[in-house]
Amino acid sequence: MRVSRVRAAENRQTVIDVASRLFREHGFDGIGLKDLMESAGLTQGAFYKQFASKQDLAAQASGRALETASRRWLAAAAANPEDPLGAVIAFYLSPEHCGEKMNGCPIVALGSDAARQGRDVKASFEAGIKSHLELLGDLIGEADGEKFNDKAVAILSTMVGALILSRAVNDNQLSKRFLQAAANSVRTMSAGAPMATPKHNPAQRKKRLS
Amino acid sequence: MRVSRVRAAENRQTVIDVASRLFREHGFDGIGLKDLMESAGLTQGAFYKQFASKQDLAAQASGRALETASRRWLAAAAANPEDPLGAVIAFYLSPEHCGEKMNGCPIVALGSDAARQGRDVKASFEAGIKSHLELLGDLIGEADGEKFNDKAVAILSTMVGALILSRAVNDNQLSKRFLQAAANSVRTMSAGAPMATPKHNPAQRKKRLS
DNA sequence: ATTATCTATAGATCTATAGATAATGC
DNA sequence: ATTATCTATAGATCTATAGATAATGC
Repeated sequence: MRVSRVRAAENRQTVIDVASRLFREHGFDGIGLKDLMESAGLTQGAFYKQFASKQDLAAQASGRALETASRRWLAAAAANPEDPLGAVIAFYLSPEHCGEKMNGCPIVALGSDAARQGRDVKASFEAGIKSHLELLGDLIGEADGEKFNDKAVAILSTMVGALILSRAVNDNQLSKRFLQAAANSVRTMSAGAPMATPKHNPAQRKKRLS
Repeated sequence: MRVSRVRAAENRQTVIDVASRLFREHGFDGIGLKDLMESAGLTQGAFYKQFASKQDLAAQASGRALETASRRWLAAAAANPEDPLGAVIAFYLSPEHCGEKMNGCPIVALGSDAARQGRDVKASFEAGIKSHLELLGDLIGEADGEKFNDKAVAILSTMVGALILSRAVNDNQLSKRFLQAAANSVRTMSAGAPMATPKHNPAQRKKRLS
């Protein structure tokens, strides 16, 4: 029954890969260790020689998912040097990505769940999110004084929010509306002047409420 | 043991209220019927006279949470007629809202989970999201040809995404960064010219990748 | 007579652990 | 000898149902 050290390490990677997809599909609480291990071709009993706890696997699977996602952004950008940001927008804010929870962006699939997890899962998300922000900052190519570009921070928020909203509704037309409006908005943001950072809110047109 | 029809109806509302908060705190899969019912002052056995299933309660609790959220947006806007959108931004993109999962925006707390639920839960989200979009459209006060204002759709995406991201990381400074960058971006969006809606992506500055 | 709630329980599933097994690694 | 995986199981929890109870509603 015992396998070689190399094979055990491969098994471990398989479990992490499988979990990174199944957690995205069902949520951290929506799938059990039995199903996770069997999807990786093992039995539940082998779990605790490889991982300290389900939380531990959740953190590692989150890390893996976010690394994969960062690589996908980079690949999309590199594949279209004419318009790298446009390429990222095109794949990220597409109906295909909206329909593909299991292999899609883990921030979208598990963002709400991550807020309820422990520090280790959040640490994985944080590292992946920072990596996304750095890549986006490069694509925009504007440096402001801060560590991360303010526009990149806003753009990531828009893209993540749009995909989450597009998945939370039944109405397919509304779903696409989120993707399209976000794509237009992100293009406008990236092309426009540096964002103002007013200390106080600018005066706003007064408006009667329904 | 039997209570009056009126009291039973009140109990039912209490369960929905309690569930709308506890689901936001723990996720749909993160809390059981026993804890939900006991938090409402009843026992688990009373559940199925009131609701068809846990899914049923999830849909009703989602509806309740989103209605409460819409009312909160409206109240914030109405309380500051000088700058209604600014008031919504101020409460929504605040560290306090970021820290208050249980009573905060249900799209943020349960958006990722909603994507995994059935049509009934998504229908509740859809109705609430449309209500948010209508209110935002009023605040922006620009009509385009579509049913929902394109800017409103992008702004809601940005606000929801920023709050989800701000809750998914440990780094408190990064967390606030999302809130601030989104606030600035939303103000810029709402003040700026109508968004372009190009059929093809505009040429983008060519950029070397790391 | 009806019924909202209670206690109790069925049957499934969950995380985690224990001990057996058989192949690796020394 | 060590150990990765297996089978088996403990103990808790989950959703849902069944039957008892006691107060309402007619």
